Order: sequence, then structure tokens, then C-alpha cells
Amino acid sequence: MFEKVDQKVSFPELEKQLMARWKEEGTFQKSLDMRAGKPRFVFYEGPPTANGKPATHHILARAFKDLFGRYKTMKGFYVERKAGWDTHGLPVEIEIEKKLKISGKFEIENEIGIERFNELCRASVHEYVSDWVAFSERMGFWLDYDNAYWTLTPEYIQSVWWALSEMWKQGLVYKGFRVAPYCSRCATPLSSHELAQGYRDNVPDPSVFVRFRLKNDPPGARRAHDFERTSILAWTTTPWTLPGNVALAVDNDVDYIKVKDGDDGFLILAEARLEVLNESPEVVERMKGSDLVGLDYEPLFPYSVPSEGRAHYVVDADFVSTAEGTGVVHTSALYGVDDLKLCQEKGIPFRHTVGLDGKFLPYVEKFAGLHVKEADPVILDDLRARGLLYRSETILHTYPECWRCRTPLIYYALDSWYVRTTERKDELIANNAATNWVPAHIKTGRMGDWLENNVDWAISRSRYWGTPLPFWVCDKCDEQRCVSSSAELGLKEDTDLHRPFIDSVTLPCSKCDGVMRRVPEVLDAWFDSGSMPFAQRGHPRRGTKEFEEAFPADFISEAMDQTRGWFYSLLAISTLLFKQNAYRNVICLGLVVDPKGKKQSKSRGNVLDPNFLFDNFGSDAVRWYFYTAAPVGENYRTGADTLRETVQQFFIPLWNCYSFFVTYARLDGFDPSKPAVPVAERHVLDRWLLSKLSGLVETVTEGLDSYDANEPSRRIHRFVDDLSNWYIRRSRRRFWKSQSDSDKLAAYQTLYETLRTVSQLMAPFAPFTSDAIYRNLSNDESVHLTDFPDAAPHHDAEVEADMARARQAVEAGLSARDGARLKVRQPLASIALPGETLPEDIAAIVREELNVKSLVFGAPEVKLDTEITEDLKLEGLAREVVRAIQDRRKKLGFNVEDRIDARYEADGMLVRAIERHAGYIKNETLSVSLDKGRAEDFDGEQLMIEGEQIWIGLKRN
RNA sequence: GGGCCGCUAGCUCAACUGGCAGAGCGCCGUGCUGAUAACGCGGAGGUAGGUGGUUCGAGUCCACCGCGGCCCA
Repeated sequence: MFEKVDQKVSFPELEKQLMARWKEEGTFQKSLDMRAGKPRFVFYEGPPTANGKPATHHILARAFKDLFGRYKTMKGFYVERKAGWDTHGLPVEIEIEKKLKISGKFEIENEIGIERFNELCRASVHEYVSDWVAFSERMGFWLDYDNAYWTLTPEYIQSVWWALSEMWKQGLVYKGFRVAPYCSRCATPLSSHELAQGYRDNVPDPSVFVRFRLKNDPPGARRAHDFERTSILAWTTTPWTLPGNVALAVDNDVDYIKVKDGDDGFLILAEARLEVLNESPEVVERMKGSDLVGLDYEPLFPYSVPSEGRAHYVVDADFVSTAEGTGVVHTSALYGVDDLKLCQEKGIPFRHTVGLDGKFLPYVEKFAGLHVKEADPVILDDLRARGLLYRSETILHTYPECWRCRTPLIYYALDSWYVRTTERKDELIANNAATNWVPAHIKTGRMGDWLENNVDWAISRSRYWGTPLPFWVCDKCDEQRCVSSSAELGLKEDTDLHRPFIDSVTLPCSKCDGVMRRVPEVLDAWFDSGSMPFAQRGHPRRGTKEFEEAFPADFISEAMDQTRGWFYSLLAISTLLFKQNAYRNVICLGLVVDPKGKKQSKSRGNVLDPNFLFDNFGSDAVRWYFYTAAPVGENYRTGADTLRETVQQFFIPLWNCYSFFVTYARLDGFDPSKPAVPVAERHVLDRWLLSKLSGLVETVTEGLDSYDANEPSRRIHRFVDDLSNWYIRRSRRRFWKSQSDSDKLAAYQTLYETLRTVSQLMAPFAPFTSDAIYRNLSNDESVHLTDFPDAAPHHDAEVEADMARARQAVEAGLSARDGARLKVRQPLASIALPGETLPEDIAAIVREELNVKSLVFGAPEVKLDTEITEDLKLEGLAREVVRAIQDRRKKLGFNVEDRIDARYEADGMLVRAIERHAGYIKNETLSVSLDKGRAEDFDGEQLMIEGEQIWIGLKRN
């Protein structure tokens, strides 16, 4: 027997009950055990950083991860769902710096100490773990936290080391420079995230135009030895980079001109930038940028370049702008991202003029020891004295400063370790091309474009809390070595490998008698997470079998921002190590934004608290919203209103269908184990519903098989709408009629089967509500332990088509009644409608819905017989009385099945109507008696029906 | 500055390969209802972001521009 269903359900409460049941019964584990040994469907969990609380956008990705895990489980696969934690990286360090109210290298190393600092980092990543576990549980995301991988364990780190050593062996690891925004006071580079926090408007800076004297003539110069008096004009806002100048860059296709410079000199600059000149220009020559390329010029200062190699000449570049400056870009290799790239491409030699403290190095004699900002005016004075400064002023612009100490940042090239991904660019592109991206445009768009412009992966960070780079360098002969395990260092397997302990481990040099010491850097945390396919198993030292069985992943899903994050690091590492991508299918999700389309942020105050959503709407509703509301990859404009709508439009109608069924099934003692009435013998409504249901099962299956959640969930929604507002609405009498015949049984069997199947279809999407329904219909068996339904062979295209026409006919008929201002309760003699005749069983539905005695098809237009005879009038009034009694029953709180006695007091037509249709009225209202005259113990009220007074009183029988 | 995505009713979103612009919510009117927190019917509400082009025909294809979002520089 089915448990009674509370019509006014609280979904959040319901979900909490099920959470407890799942925990108690170990349902998740059962769902895994049930599929042990079955083919695997491999899912990888992209590890969240555990040092912050889960937010609403985390529901989104997790909803999609959970959807496919549950679906594939129901489809018979073994779907391991190993949790993971991303534990390293700058966000963790910054959190600790904030807590300690310190910042930068100096304070970490000298005041706190790396040891204590890293201990605090380690503790910090454990802080929110319980929040995450509770969050996942609350949203119904089944994930195995007991066997989670942690990127900080010695086992994990050693796997990552192994990955690096494999790349090392392939000759893909090298040391170079990387330009980053750098704070000279904190002695640390800043991440783009930190950079974004520190932009400041209206910062005054020098804006200077400098003459670079040519050493030889441009081709086609009219007079020989013009060069002696000709300069190229370049512009900069950072004079301190001028001692480091190594080249000038121009655009090949831009027009340049040579103009008179005072009495006996010439200047070259872009024609589009004439406005920067002090006086109206006298043009003596025109040329293209390409004409200038290759010209040598006199260095401003004798520093910046080692003895070998060609520097101080004009090169072409594609980043030269004519929007500002002179169309000539002064290039100092180590103090600009473009500069370094250009010099590396052109093979121009360079060396640092400025140290890590932001001060000029001793060999830069004129400015040695000066901080770059102090040096600016000194450098300008020097240039002015030598006639090389064409023009100098001050501008206000937006410039980044350190978010910690407000020191202006400089762009500065630091030592950095790289993985030469560019060497495998074609493979990266090919492996990406073989991956199924949802939505598809990411493959060739955002991801493809990123890969086309691939640059070598800068894997090192000059920080503390991360996987230490396993590179040891000889202090005598510079011999380098990459270590791949603790054992290789003579350390025990469980030795903590973090800084500072690892920094003290030295190795004897194999080439000389020197000592090898570890390089100071740690690893980019993206390398950690990108290594999870093998590192989560401990491969290759252990877990190799598990790794090989579960590689590559069939499915991963994260938000769009992971294109350059995890999606890339998985692809890159996997391509370099295993020559294939680490995932076959990937769903790339959009962002959760506020109802106006703005990103959620604390400062805007538009952040949606996930617990608010869970408590008010339930997590199924939030999940359902994410599946249905927008095509995958689009942003979700999410607010309380949209979620309220989801509950009202979908969950409540669904629940009502279910509670309707249970209410009557209990009254009638419906037994689902009774032999099924053959579908062919069932009512047309049953056959129609079962046909629709078969189609639904197919659509949902096809959709999920192609990693589409949107269409399946929307189709389920539409089906439930049909179920509620057509099938049940039109079938009500079949359930509540008093005789128990095979039609009634068929109705129960149809609705029962439908609700069970729908709850199974919904199980991966809305795991709580579906389980609540399924359990009550199935002796408490969890829906999550069942097989996903196959489509039953109940397709009946003819019935579906006829029913569609019937519904159109109803629409036309109701519209006609409305036009004639004739309410539906008033029976009418006939209606004629256009179109082909419908089969009698379906026509009967139309007649009932339209409340007409006869229905004729084939008329040229809708024609309603509007004549109300006395018979029809009396029948209409009787129906009004039924309605009034039902309303009274409800008001008095009687149960649906309660028998009653009814009394009335009225005059005229009403009395005649009641007397003539007494049998009908009693039958409809479960009245045992229907007598005239008031009585004390009858609970009654005075009403108006069609302008006449009537008193109706009821009493429970 | 570059790349990708989006722009359809007041709001949220549909419409297979080019073929008569739709649904839900909200609003107004009206009807129905012993499963319903609902529902039905009708109405108001659209220069499809803009401009050109291709085509017998463009929301759909192409080009350019604008606005919004994300990523990169």
C-alpha cells in the first residue's frame, strides 16, 4: 500500500529526509556495488580549491557532473566518482598572508619562515572541507570523499614529479625568462588575478620622446651620409627601461616619414603620428616600415647587451600601434611581454640592467643602485644633455600597483621553467580535434584558438606552497637533473616533500665533485590538477592498473573559464605523456550571473547564497533550473524569481499528479501486481499517454547519450504538463467512479506505470523528488538502484495525431463558447467544427470538454448551437448545484471519499433542476440524501446561482 | 587591440537542413475545477540590436557596425 502523500509538500524538507535515508542505507555505495565489474564509465572530478566556501556557481558544474554519473550508472556502467582537492597555489598563500597581515617574500622568509607559512597553508586547505562535503550532500551530488585525492600528499607529488621527469627525458623542459607584473618591494610577481585588484587611475608618469641615431642610411636615401644627422623617434612612459634598450620595432606595412628636425637633423616616425612633433613638419621622404627594418642605430647606453650577437637595430613586429607614441616601439627585452617574445624570435641578445630589488645593477654605472623610479629623471637629464631627448612631459594614465603595498608594479622578466608545448602543438590540436566538446563551438573557437596561439607553458612559480620543482642543479658545473621520486633522493616514501625541507636535500653531482641543489621554485598548481588522471592513483609507483583502466575519462565538466585552466592542463600533460587527450567528452558551462546579466560579486552585493536557494526551493529545483533554463554554455540569469517559477511550473504540478494517484490508489486499494490490462484494450487516453511516454523515454535517452541535458529536461517538463493538464484532467472520472471495472484498472495501471517511468527518467536530474516518488510506488526501492527505462513499444502515431486534433478542436470550441459568452457549465445541443471526423472515443472527450450533446465534423467553420432549451437550462443549473456542493465540501474540510447528507432551500427553476437531476447530483457529490428544507445540524450557507437564492447545507454521513 | 558567445513580446527562452514569428511568466478580460500552489479560452504586447548584401523567399547565410558577457593581450 502506498504511503499517504502530503499535498502541500515542502521540497527542502523532503530532500533532507532523503539525504538521511541515503546515508542510512548507503544508497550511493549500493549503486556502485551493484555495477561492480560492469563496463566503466570514467568520470574525472576537477578538484576545487578547498580554501573557500562553495558558492552557487559550484552547484552548476556539480549538477552536470552528477547528472551523467547517475545516468550512466542506471544504464549499467560502473561510474567511480573519486573526489579531489586542489590544495596548492597562490590563492592559498594570499589567504594566509591576509590572515597574518603580511605580504611578500621578505616577510614570509624572514619574519614568519617558510616552514610555519607552509604549515598554515596546509591547515587552511582543510578548513572548508566539511563545508564542501555538506554542500555536495545537500545538492545530491554523489562523490566519494572517503577516497579523495589530495594534490599535497607525498604520493601525489611524486606522480607529478614523474610526469615532469618524463617531459625532462623528452627534452621538453627548459629554463628561460618570463615577464610578469612584479612588485619590487614585495619581491614577488603578481598573478593576473592580483593584478586586476590593483589598477589605479590618473597615475602621473613621464611621457618622453627619444632620438635613436642611425648608423647607416635608409635604402634609397637621397644624400649619402644622411644618417649622421638622422634619428628614429621612439616613445616611452618608462625611461628606466631605456638603458636596457636592445631594438626598435616598426610595422612593415605602416607609412613612415622623414621630417626636418631643427636646422640640420632629420627624424623618422609614422606618418599617422605627426601630431607628436613640436613644430609643423617638413616632410623630406616617405617610406614603409619594411624599408627601415635592418637599420642599425647607436645604443643610448653601453649596457644591456652581452658581447655576442646583433642588437640595436630596427625589427618588424605585429604589435606596433599607431594609436599613440610614434609608431616606433622601444624594445627592452626583459621589461615587457611583447619585448621578450620579439627578442627571442629575432635572436637578439640581452641581459638584465635592473635587479630583483628594482635597483640598477652595479655594471650600469651611471645609475647603479638607483631604484627604477628614482632613476627616471636622472636618465632623462642624461639624455637631454646629450641631445637625445626630443620632448618630455608628464601624462596621467591607468597603471597597476601592488594591491598589498601600493608600490607601482614593473614588468620584469624572471627566471622561469618552461615546458616546450609548442613543439607538440600539432598533436595538441589533433587531440583536441578528436574530443567531443559541448557546446561544439568551443573546440574550434575558444579552445582551438588558444591552441593555435600556443606558447610554451611557464610551469614555475617563485613561491612557497606548491609542489616543489624536482630540478637539482650543480653549484659548480651547472649540471641539471630531474628527480622522479623520493627514493631517488634517499627519502622515505612518506616524507613530506614541501619546502623548506626539500630545499635542504642535496645530491652529489655526477659530472664533477660539486653539490647539486634544488632550484627554488614551486610548480604551477595547474600542473598538479592536470596530472590527476595518473597522480590520483599514485602511478607509476602504484595504482598503474587503476590508472590504465580509467584513462582517458569518458566525461568531464567544468565552467568555461577552465578552457585555459584544467581543460588545457589535462590536454597538454596527457598529450606529452600519453599522446592522447585525457577526456573524450567535455561539457563546458556558462556562468551564473545575476538577473541583469552581471557577474556575481561581493562588491556588487548580488551574490546568491546557495543555502538560501536550498532552503527556499530545494536543490532539485536549482538543478532542474540549470538543466532547463539556458542552452549549455550560456550564462544563467539566476534569481529567486526564476527558481520560484521552476518550482511552480514543474515540481508542484508533478507532485500533484503523484499525490492524485496516491490519494485514489489508496482509496481503491489499487494493487500494481494485478495482471496488466492489454494496452490495446485500454482507453484511448491511456494509449495516448503511453505512446507519448515511449517517445519521451527515447528522446531523453538520445539526449543524454549525446551529453545534452537541455532538451531531455525540457521534454520531461512538457510531458508532465500533458500528463497533468490533459491526461489526468480528462481521466479524473475514471479514477473516482464507484464501480471497479477493467477501465478503472487500466487507468491506474497507466498512471502508475507513467509515474514510475517519469521518476526514473528524472532520477539523474532531480535525484530527491524522483526518489521520493519512486520509493512510494515501489515498496521503498530507491530509483537510483534501478535500470534506466527502455522505451516500451507503445508508439501509436495515429492516436497521437488524433489527440492533437482533438485538442485543437477543444481550443476552437472553447474559443467559440467564449465568443458567445456561454459558460462551459451550461450544456449546449451541438457544435460543428471543420476537419475530418475523429474516432468516437476521442470525439467523446471533445464533447465532454466542450459540454455539448453532439459534435459534427466537416463544417466550413466553427458553428455553435447557442439555443438553450429548458432541458439544457435545468441540466446546467444542476451542474451549478453540484459545483456549489463540492465547494462546500471542500470548505468544510471533508475528505474526498466522505459520504454526506445534503439539504437545500431554494425556489423556482433551481428546485426543478435539483429534483429532476437529483440522482446525478447525489452521485457526483457522494450525497446519500438530498432533501429540501434547512436543518440545525447541517453546516450551510446562502448562495446565488444564476441570480436565484439557494441555501445549501451539508453534514457528514 | 584579438578571439568566442549572445542580442527574438515587459521578463526568461523556443523554432531540424533558409519557407506564414512561438511558448512560459507578468498584465487585462473571461471561464473551469473535490488532484493542482493550478488550469482553459480570448486580448494587449514584435521595424527579430542596426545597416548593407546573397536569394523567388532571411530570425536563420555573408559583410560591417552597436550593445552585453567571458577569455586573452
